Amino acid sequence: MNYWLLKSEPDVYSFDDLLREGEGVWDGVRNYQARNNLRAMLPGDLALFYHSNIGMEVVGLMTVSAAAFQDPTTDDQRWLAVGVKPVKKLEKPVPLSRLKSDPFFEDLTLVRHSRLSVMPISQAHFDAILALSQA
DNA sequence: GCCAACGTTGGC
DNA sequence: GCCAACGTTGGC
Repeated sequence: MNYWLLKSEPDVYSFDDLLREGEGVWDGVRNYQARNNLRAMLPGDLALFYHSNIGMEVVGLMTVSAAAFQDPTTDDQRWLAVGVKPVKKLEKPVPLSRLKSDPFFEDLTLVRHSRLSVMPISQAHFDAILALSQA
């Protein structure tokens, strides 16, 4: 079981959109590193949903429902998508500022490489963010 | 709105 | 293969 953090601009696709749909396709990724991370995802893996630009906070938890397949938004064979299902909205969103102010998260890819849209996250960081969301 | 960080492109 | 130019992302 691996843990991930996926970013989306909420005015393009928000966690509420995913809740409404019940299942979503995480597509449109056009970055090799992010693509490689998509390829490593397996059904059952858990992923945090982060709102970039607007909100700038971790807002939800989802599960990978389908392993990587050809990105349906392009014919270009280089790009992949995965299926995701919402698990729950976090009781309290966890802001990026909270993570940045805590040395425990200094190695978090979200903090270190803010532009990567699909990233792995350690179980320790994953658990800690969920704990913060319930505080 | 600005700008730093970063990835991609294309000329050489 | 290098690197300058350029475009995009995303935090501030």
